[in-house]
Amino acid sequence: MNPVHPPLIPAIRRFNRFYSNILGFLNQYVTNSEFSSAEVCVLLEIGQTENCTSKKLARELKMDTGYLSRTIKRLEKHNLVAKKRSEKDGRSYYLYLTEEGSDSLYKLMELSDEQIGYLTAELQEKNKKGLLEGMKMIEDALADSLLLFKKKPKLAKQTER
Amino acid sequence: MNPVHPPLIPAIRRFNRFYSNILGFLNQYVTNSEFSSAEVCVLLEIGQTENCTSKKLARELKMDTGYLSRTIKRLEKHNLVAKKRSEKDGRSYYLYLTEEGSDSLYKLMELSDEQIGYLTAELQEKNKKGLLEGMKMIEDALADSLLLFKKKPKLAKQTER
DNA sequence: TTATTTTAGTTGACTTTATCAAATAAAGTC
DNA sequence: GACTTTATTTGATAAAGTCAACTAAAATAA
Repeated sequence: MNPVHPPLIPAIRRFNRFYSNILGFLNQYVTNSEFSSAEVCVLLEIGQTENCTSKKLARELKMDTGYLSRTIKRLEKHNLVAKKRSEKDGRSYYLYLTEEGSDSLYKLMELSDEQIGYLTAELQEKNKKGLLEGMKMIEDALADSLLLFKKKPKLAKQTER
Repeated sequence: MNPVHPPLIPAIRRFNRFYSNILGFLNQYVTNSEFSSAEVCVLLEIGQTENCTSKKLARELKMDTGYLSRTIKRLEKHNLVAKKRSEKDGRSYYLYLTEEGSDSLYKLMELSDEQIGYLTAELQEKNKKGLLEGMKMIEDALADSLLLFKKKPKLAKQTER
């Protein structure tokens, strides 16, 4: 009793190729910016995380803590991020955006919007609607699966060559 | 006369975050393999390109020719790819998969399928259907935009810090 | 024809990005 | 108070990617 609808796997493969291109285009705002993509991720995440610490960032962004530490240090050096030692726990530091960091992030988001604008400007109303609906359908369909594998342990790197 | 439907930009942002996670999960087959992602891209592209040359690869994958050259060399060393000098044009070489390369690619695709399987195994029929439909809607909506920016010249890297 | 320019691919030198293990120092536990 | 765990940093290195110079073949023009 295999499904009747067209084979899912090739369709997903196809969509992945397609949407990776879209993402590549939309992320040009990062490439065109003065920041590395690690820096943008960190900036974004600090911007939207309450009582943000290095630990939280590492978990959320799945980033190596060493690499993260250096990335933060670079952002600090440019006065975009500052840290304040926790009073309850002297091992950890709260990270926040400085005024300047906030501005930079805001400008980045404007560029991102602009990029999305390029993508969608010429769309007819019916395509905009289709896009919205399509995104919603995918999110609804996969929401549970996403949760599932987020909980699963990460697979280990296998063979060495 | 701004659109009536919910704001497109935040919805796209949201979906991008969501689907990047999905892609991250689905691409674990690469991370878990013995190949670098550049190697996988090249292997895949050679596998599906007629009369494949380095030039074609570089254009299609937007890869630096130097990096590409070394990537191919590595694949050659492992007997996955071979080249044959063109008779009409001694500057270029046709690239093809060896038996072994073909096998490796096949195995990679099996792993990729498996990964997609993990994602979709638990989906109810109605969600599978929704997923398919959603993908189709997005592709239809954005097909033209994608063509458009694929033709546009690539933006240059801007300021130095 | 041969001199000049363009094209395909390679190589060397280098930068950026990322990983991993050891070190540091504060907290928590027995 | 000794031992362990936890948060973060640092050093050493590896992997990924970029760029310009180079080689050799083709195409073009004098």
